[in-house]
Amino acid sequence: MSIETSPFQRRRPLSQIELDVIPWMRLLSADERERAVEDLKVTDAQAGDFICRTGRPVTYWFGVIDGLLKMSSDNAEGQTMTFTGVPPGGWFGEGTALKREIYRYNIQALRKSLVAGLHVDTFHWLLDHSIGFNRFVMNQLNERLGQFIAAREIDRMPNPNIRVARSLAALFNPVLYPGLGTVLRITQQELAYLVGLSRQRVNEALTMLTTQGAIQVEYGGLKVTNLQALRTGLFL
DNA sequence: TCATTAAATTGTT
DNA sequence: AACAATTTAATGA
Repeated sequence: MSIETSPFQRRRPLSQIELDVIPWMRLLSADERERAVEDLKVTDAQAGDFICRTGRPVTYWFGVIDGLLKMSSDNAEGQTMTFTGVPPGGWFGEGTALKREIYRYNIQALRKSLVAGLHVDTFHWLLDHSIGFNRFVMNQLNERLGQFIAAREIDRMPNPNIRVARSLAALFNPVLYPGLGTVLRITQQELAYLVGLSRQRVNEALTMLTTQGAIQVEYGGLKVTNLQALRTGLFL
């Protein structure tokens, strides 16, 4: 089922648990929250599904309730560059939603995910009424800018271990993805797609990061024990 | 609820 | 890219 052809046709209210994943919800007043919840829609995305594509007009501001998405962009040479992954609690598209432009990147589900959408009109209404929401979006834009710059740097890193470490550190950005604890559900295959390396190489890097005490690998996920080490990459 | 089976994920070559 | 070992999810009694 493609999302772009029938966006959010299956509409249902979000459960309280799902609402708790949305970081900006607590910043709203009662009436603002009511309006937001009223408009929020969720949809399932299968692995490989595109949530939005470059060039499409913006209709929704998206957030991840559950699962994992990949944010990528196609450059002039036709190569695909992955900017970052989007874990639960992450929201994106605010830049284009603000200006009501077209999407500048692709968002693809790495695995079966639950994606929430807020219509641009409601997005703008919240901007006009809630200071807390404005602060959230501003923060979001600022952090995203930093992430894009970091993504370019990561892309030029010759050392695979450092690339994996930095990419992981980006995923654990506490500003963009609050609520995300120290554990992240991500398979080594998904991480490989994200970083642009083979799964074997990612596995090797993870093993190395484990011996450095930066992470602990689990079945179907990993736990970060030293985020600072991942960021700085002072190992090796 | 438990035991069995299938599927997914990991670690290694 | 392929393999076996391990973990989780699904199934059905």
